[in-house]
Amino acid sequence: MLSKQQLIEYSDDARKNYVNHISIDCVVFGFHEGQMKVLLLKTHNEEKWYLPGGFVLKEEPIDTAANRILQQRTGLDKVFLQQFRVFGDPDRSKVHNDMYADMIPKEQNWFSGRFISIGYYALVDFSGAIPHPDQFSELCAWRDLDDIPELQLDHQKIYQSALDTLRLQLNYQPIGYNLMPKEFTMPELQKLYETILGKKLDRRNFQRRILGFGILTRSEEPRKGGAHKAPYLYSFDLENYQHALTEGFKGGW
Amino acid sequence: MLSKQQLIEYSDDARKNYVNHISIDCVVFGFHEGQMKVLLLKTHNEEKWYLPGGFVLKEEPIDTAANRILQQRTGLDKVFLQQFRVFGDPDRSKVHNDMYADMIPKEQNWFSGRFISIGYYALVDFSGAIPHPDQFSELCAWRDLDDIPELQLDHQKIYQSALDTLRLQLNYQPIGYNLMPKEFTMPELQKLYETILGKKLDRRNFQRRILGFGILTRSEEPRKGGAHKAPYLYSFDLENYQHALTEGFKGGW
DNA sequence: TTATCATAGTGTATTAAGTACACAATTGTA
DNA sequence: TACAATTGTGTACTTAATACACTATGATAA
Repeated sequence: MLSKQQLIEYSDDARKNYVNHISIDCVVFGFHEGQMKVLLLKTHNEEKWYLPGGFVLKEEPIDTAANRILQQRTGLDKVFLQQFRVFGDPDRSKVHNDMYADMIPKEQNWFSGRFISIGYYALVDFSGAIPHPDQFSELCAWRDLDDIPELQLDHQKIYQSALDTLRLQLNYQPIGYNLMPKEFTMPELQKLYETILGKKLDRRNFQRRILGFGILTRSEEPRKGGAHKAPYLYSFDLENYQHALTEGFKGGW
Repeated sequence: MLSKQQLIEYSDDARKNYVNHISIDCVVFGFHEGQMKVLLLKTHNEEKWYLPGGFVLKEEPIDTAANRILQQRTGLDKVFLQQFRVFGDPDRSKVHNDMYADMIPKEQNWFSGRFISIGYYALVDFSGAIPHPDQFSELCAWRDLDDIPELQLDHQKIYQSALDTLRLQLNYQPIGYNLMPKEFTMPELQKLYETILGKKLDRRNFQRRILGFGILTRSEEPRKGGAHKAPYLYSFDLENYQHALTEGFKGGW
């Protein structure tokens, strides 16, 4: 056991030696016109884009912090938001540090430290989400999955990890409630899966499988007015959807 | 865009307002005599047990930190170790703060801050792991999954979350290489799965499924000497095992 | 007006995976 | 030498996954 004096020294050492910068970065997915999109920010004095991010307040739960940060930086509110991984390589924030180096005296520069970042991914209904940039950013824009520009820091890695997580979760969790409008057609939902997975699926097998999950309700009336045969409209059965979210689909063992 | 002066103020505010304490906590699973076990620590002046944990050094990758912390606190080295979740409720470290409150003057007490903890889980071969407590702890002991004592802080929650993660991963990843000795029998491996899942499995179906994964090699000679019919010995085919680890088992879509 | 095209809805045969269950072989012990 | 405990193996049944083809509707162009 340590003495009181040893403990005090230990505390002082800790302050000096341990990482003390935590950030949150959000990968925001939206779905529009058959394409999965990611929300990115940009300032005018930087070429590269970056993910909306920020810091956790001292008395704030991290999930609350993630929601607040997303709201402040993009204007998005009340979205599905979930942590998926921590990014903590020492060199991950080097560029970030340089960025502010000429702006703030070094001894005053809180940003010159080494950051550990908690990655969150968000799923939002594109049509209801009108993002707007905050005071730090000039641009706030949706970019197609297959047209992601070069990103700052390790944001490319964070984005890729979020996408991998999403793909894995397709296998044992329902998805779509937070990405689709209230009512949608089966081909539209299939497009969502295809754009996430990056490959084509068979219409008939997709429908059988999705319906087998029991999380969809079919409307009486099909969608009219469009060209071609009128498709049926579906909506999510929220009760079953929530149940599937917590329980997962195929138990495995 | 912000002015230089605004940026400096922003930096000062950040230092004051944002969380700046990060810890790592490890849930170490071991398997011995048909029972899954967790490694716990205890000091003599505290009743509750706790998970081995520590802090990340300023120039250290978090995975390296987790390995170092585990080594320092339990003597375990070169084990399978993986982050699974961040725990960041503001009240999660209250007890921790109180613990040191009478030992270190408040203004000097680095530990009185609010901590965000990265949860890691480890899988270790029990027979090769002889854990020993560090300078802070008095006891370092394996406890059966069904006999976990009361834990400090939110360590009960962290432990439960690690176990849930492990159970989920059974469905799409191989497991066992880090928990079993080099050679083992099929019933022994089945016991591992049963103790993780907390339920009985059918011998014949278990064997068919596990063998179907193609990650096991059967030895020529069965184990002799024991009572009853001599069981075959198996070992993991490392190449296929690694491949399954990265690729996963059943793709789903 | 009607043929055509694009899209939507539905069904069936085949294969693979999961589940339930029974009997034979080996080894130490009563 | 019969028995109990444990291990090895096989088979029928059910469910899920895959591959693939036809019919129906509505707008548009000949």
